Amino acid sequence: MGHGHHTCCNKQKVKRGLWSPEEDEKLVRHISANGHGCWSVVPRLAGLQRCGKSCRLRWINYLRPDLKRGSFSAQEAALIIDLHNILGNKWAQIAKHLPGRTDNEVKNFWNSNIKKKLMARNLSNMAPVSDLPAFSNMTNSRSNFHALYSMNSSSNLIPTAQMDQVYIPAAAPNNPLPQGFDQVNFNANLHPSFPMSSLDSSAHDLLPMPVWISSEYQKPQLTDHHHQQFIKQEDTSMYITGSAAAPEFINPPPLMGTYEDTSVNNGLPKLCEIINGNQYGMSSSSTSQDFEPVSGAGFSGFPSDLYAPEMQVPLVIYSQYGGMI
DNA sequence: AAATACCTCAACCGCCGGGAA
DNA sequence: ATTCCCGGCGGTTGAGGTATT
Repeated sequence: MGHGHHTCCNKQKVKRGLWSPEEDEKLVRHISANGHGCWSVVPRLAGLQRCGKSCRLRWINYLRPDLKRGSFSAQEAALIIDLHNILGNKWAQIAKHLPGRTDNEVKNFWNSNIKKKLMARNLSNMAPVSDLPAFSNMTNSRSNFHALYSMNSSSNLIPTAQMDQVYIPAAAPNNPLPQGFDQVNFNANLHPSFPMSSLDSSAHDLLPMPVWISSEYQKPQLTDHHHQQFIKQEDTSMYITGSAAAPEFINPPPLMGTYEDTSVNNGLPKLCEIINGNQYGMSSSSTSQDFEPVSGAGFSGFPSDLYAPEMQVPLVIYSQYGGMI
C-alpha cells in the first residue's frame, strides 16, 4: 500500500479530500436504495472512486439523515463534560448519549472549545498532576475510579479520566484543604449524593456507581452570594440557580432527560463555570454561541474570596444554563 | 485593504478487536 | 492456530473561514 492509503484502498485509485456534492448524492442515493452493507463494496456499487472507509465516514459524520448538526446546546455541552469526566476520551460512547451527534463532532467540540477553556481556567492556579503524588498515584489504576471520581467532585479536578491533559489543584499551604479533610483517604470525607434512583437504565449503564461529594465542601455553599442561590435538596446535596437561569430543559433526549433530573437533584456548583467566557476569556465564536453562558446572572465563577479553588470546578453542571438558550 | 494569527471541523491515519476463512 | 478482512475508534492534520493587527 502506498503511503497514506488504507489497506482497503490499495487496489483502487481513490479520490481523497473533501467530498463534492455529486459524490454525496451518489452515496446517499446508493445507501438510501440499498443500505450500506459491506462498506468495502459501497464505492464500487455507488460509482465512487473512494475507499470504503471514506464512504463510511462520510455517511456517518455528514450524510446520515438523523444528524442534528448545528451548534451544541448548553445542555449538550454540559452533558459532554460530565460524560467525559466519567468516560474520558471515549468519544463514541459519549456521542451515543447525544442523539444526532457523532463522535467526531463531540471530539471536535471538546478539543476546540471545552478543553481549551478548562485548561485556561486552570493554568493560572493549578499545579500539574505530577506534583501531586497522592493524586497521580490514583490515576495509575482504573480500579481507583471511585477515588478519582470522588476527588473530582469534591475538589477542583478537571476530568479525572484524562488527567494527562489538564491540571488539578494542589493543596498548597496558602490553599489548604478544609479542616478535617483527609487528602489521601478521600472516601473518608465523602458521602454519596448522586440520586441514582432518578436515572433510567441507560444512565445506570453510564454511571455504574454513585457520585460522591465532600460534605466538608458543601458547607460553604449554604450561603447566598450575589445572585446565586444554593438550594438544599433532600439528599443534602445542592444545586445552583440564577435569577435568569432556572433549571429548565427542552425536550431532552433520553439520557439528557434523566441527566436533567439528576442535575436538579444532585446540584453542586456547576462545572459550566469553568467554561464561562466572561470569567475565563471564552471567545464568542459564532459556532459556539449556543454554549455561551448567561452573563450577569451570577455565574461568572465563584468568588475567590469565599470559596477555595477546589470547589470551583464541580462535578455536575448545566442546570444553570437550562433556560438560557 | 492586506497580512497574519487563530479557530473550526471534515477528513485522514493508524491501530485494534472480532469474525471469517 | 494463523492470517486476512472489515468495521470502529481515537488522534491528528490541514483547508478554509474568521478575527485581529
